[in-house]
Amino acid sequence: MDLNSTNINSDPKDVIDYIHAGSATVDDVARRAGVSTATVSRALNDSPSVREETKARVEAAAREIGYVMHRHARALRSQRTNTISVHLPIPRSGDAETLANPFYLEFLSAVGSALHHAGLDMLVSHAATVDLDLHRTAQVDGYIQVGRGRNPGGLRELAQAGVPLAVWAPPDVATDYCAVGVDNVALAHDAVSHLVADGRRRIAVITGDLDDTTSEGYLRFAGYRRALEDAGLDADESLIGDLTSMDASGVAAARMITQANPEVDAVFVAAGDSTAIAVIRSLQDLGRSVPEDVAVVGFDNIQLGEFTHPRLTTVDQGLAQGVPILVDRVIRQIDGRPASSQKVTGRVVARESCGGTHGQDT
Amino acid sequence: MDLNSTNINSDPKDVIDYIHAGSATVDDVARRAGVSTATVSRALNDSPSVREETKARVEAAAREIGYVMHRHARALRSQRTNTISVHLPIPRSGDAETLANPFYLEFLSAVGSALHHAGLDMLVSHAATVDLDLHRTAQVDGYIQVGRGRNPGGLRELAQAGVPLAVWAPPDVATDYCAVGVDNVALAHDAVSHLVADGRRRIAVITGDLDDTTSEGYLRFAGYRRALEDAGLDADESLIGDLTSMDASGVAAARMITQANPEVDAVFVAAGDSTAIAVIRSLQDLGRSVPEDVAVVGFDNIQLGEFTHPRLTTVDQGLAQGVPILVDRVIRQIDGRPASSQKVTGRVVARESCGGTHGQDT
DNA sequence: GTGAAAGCGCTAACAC
DNA sequence: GTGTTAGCGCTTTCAC
Repeated sequence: MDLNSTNINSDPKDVIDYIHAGSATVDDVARRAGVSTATVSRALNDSPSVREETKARVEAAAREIGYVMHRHARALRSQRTNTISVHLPIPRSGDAETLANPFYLEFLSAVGSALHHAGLDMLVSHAATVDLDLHRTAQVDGYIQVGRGRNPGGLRELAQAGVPLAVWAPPDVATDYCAVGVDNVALAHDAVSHLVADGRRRIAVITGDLDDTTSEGYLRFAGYRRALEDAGLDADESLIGDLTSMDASGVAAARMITQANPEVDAVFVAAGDSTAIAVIRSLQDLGRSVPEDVAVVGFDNIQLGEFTHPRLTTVDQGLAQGVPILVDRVIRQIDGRPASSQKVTGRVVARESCGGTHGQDT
Repeated sequence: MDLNSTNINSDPKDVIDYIHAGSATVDDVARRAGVSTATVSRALNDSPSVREETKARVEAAAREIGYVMHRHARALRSQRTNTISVHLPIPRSGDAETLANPFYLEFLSAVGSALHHAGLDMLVSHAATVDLDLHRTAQVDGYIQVGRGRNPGGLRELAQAGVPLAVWAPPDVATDYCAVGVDNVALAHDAVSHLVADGRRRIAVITGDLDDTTSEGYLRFAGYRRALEDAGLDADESLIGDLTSMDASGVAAARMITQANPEVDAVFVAAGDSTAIAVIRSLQDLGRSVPEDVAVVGFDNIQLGEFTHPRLTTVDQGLAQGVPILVDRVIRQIDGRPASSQKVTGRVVARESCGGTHGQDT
């Protein structure tokens, strides 16, 4: 037998491939599978124009040498990054910008999970809102934003420019970009009606920014007002607490209730559970008991609300149902398919902080 | 005048550049600044080997046509992605994996801010821990992980392989990778000693996994035990509640205290504030008042702890101080500079849930 | 159904 | 101090 013959079974190149596992390229896979790089690319991207048998061979080769795609090379070439940028409303108090509201964690967690499920990476942006300027520098496939933010015009522009984007917001307000979320007006109405049914007559509201009439804060406020009207109650100006002019500790809010309006017997904290919990505590500090003297209802249904004293009555936004839809909508847009807005079903979760339960409960 | 003459003042190319603003490339900048692409690259990366005047000209040109670097092209060429992957311990209960602990949001927020400050993007990974396998597919510049996780060996491997990595964990336990964090043993010791100083004698502990002797849970447990020893108190087996075998609602924990060990007068919830709050509520439900009957101390100092009833005594991990250090350490490693571990100063924040305050307070 | 070859936008040698 | 050139790893015409 010829000593110079090549031993086909243990090609030294194979060994090298193994050693460099992880930095293998399409070329390596191509060589091993005995096809061209083009075929490798097609096979790995599950192109229909490659024979099943070839596909299998390529996949085997890739697996054997531990090939993993270079995201950036692909992004450069195909203009697809497989990354979604997520934007949360970051409160900016001076330099110390913190995300304190646990709702965002639960949201982020749900989005991350859904994106991962779809094979997408999640980039958490420092920017609270998306706009065209940001888009030019971001280089991601699409965006998810919580709330319309202070510049809904930017969202409209983006959508018109064909940028894949889905916003966690009530879909009924603006139809010119894809929105997924609960009907804030209706849910706020439900929450306040719940208080009314409980016998509360003097109901205050703590809300976020009311400037923008399409903001969650405003919508919830609208629901609050309508509920009062429906019940034939007074919608007194002095009962409206704007969080933007108050501290996050709830002290100012509680003072507004106990001092300026001592007859208040309920508060709808549209600003969210975090604030609601702080308000409850401040009310207690001022000698009011919850729910006996003052009932409190929050918004968001954060997990900790179930463990406060009293347990927090709140409004669930249906993240479990809504977030997968939200993610689906971005993906559809990336694929160039139509992506309609979608209303998500929320519900009032009645717990101790508002006294009785009316069967709407958790 | 020759009608065919070119109007130099409004070069059509300029117009095109403006229209395509955002998709301008180094070539466009180079052309406009009258230099080569190499010079553009150098100028934009602030290379010292380019004259200030040229640099200024390039920068001006870039600004004028709205040039923005293509991250993926750069990543492909320079093997630098400008992205850090962040890993949080995601509890996996079946399919519904959620991140419920607000501490992680506060952590994430701080990291995001620090990374942004350094011009880096934050990728939030679905994976709870980093390892070599993950690294092969991740293609990011570096990693930040919260806690050692279940596989510290993986961290060691990574560090040995030269992968930039910084872990939020006590630095004293393992020195073979970069760790930044508080001294869990000492802080737990402080917290429990605080209870002892308060006159508590029968102190239970609720902890996470105790299997791994380098886990935060174990270290805090060790601090607990040592504090009891120092105080000459019993470290009774029956006072140890392992959260891995209990529900997150705190019911089981509270039952352990009230039923199996009714003489317990304090609980150190090493598992964290989230759990501590749930435990408090469960204790109250079982007829115990906090802190009168049972004092409770948590860990992490989440913001909501200040607003519960009673306000939560806890241990602050010094995120504000520590996280920037953590981020600095990853960056150092990316730059090939040495990155030592660093101990962060935490402190007991004494509030109502443990009764008296001893001046260590917030 | 598969291959050859041309780049995506950038940076890093290497010249000068 | 600046320009020329090659090529990072991939996808995608265009041939066949």
